[in-house]
Amino acid sequence: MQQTYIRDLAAQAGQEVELRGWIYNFRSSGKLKFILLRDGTGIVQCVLSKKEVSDEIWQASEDLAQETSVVLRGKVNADDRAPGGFELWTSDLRVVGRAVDYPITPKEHGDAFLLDHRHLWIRSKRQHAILRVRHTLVQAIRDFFDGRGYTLIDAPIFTPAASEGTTTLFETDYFGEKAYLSQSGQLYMEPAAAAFGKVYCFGPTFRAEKSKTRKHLTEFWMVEPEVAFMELPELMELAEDFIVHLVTRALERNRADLEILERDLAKLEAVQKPFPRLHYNDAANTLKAKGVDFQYGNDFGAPDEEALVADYDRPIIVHRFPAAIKAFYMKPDPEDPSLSLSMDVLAPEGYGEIVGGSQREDDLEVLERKIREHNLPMSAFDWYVDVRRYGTFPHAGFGLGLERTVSWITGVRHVRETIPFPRLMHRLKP
RNA sequence: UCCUCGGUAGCUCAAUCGGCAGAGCGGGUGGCUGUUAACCACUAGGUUGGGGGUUCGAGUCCCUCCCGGGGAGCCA
Repeated sequence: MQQTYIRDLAAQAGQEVELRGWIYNFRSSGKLKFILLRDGTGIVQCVLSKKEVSDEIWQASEDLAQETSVVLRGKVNADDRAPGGFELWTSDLRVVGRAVDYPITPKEHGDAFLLDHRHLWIRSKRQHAILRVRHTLVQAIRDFFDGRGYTLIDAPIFTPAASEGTTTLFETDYFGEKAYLSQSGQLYMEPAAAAFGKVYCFGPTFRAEKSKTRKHLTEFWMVEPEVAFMELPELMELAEDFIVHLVTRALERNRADLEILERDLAKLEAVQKPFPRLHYNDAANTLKAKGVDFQYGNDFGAPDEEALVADYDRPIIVHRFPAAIKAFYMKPDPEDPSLSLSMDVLAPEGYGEIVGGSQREDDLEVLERKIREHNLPMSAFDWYVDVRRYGTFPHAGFGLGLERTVSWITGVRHVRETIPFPRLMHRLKP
């Protein structure tokens, strides 16, 4: 008999079906048993009556425990008493694999315990909902750029040098040579933009920072578009359209998951164009006016971000950060060379920076001077500066962090729940 | 790296002033034909993170090490 998935059960009312899955929970009242079956597409209640099945089957059902895998057959029945409105009136039950002492019980658990059991934790309802939203967003990211004529040009993971020189890199041995795990694909996107015009890369990136916060992972996914002949104002529009697209898609496809997560959907529905744009100088003044202890010229810390975002119901774009605190490849603002043509998008509700981007320095001499000023080895960047040597052009791009975006859209406070197997400072397993 | 909180049964936690180490869940046994994190009864389950010290007596106080959570810096 063909397997039916729980997701499709409503259309099968009155039919005989076969379900295959795992016991999510079960209750027994003597000669009547209620099994909650999970198959990855949903959860359904299956009823088992001693009167209506053979002794053999009844005996087999005595063996059930949480997460035992089973094949069940029976008739799909509409019943208001069943969660979801449908249940399976079980006629046949076969245990495929027993589960003894499944560690994650229907009661509460601590963070450390759950992270140690991440491989099992992803079976539970809440984690399942989060990871389904992540799946939707990954697809939406690709659809957005593919639909606008971008070419996917994936960047390498093994890289010979730091792209920014600021953050800490994971070092590995590469046949006797030092190699570093990529912390950004951006330097590779610039040559790619010269080749294809509109490009993006989307993959894992690695930061060896010893950060222990709910916004940090040592391995996370980032999508990085780069566009030839694009300047800062259009870049901000691109980021805005992109984010609206992501939120809209999640609302379209994952309403049920967002409800499981108790996300306030009104807050997501408010995410519409245009996003407020704040010049760095104005943002600094706003902080001063709010009495936040902030030094002009610095980057925003978490409390600064929260104070800035508090006045708005949608993401905000802060642009033209001081050049001194930004990467060497960012182009200075012609109106004030102490500032850079950079921008960050800050998510509402305190979820922090989800996008960082800039217009790139496109003048060969200026770029070479900046590499020297940052004490970076010119030899490592010869290929990179070739973009300016052979037909230079204005261009811009940004990076969006997938996990922070999932965290914001799902309303999950900690990014470690937004990636299937998080890599954290003190956690490499499972 | 710094600040801060914590480590007691498989899990989540409690244990008064330093005075017999306990509960719920999970496990086991039995009961229950409409349960919704079902319920009821019984039951097994402990080197209180490791080491050292104070004390008649330490889960509790002191020292030290280990492990983890939250946060900061930095960043997506």
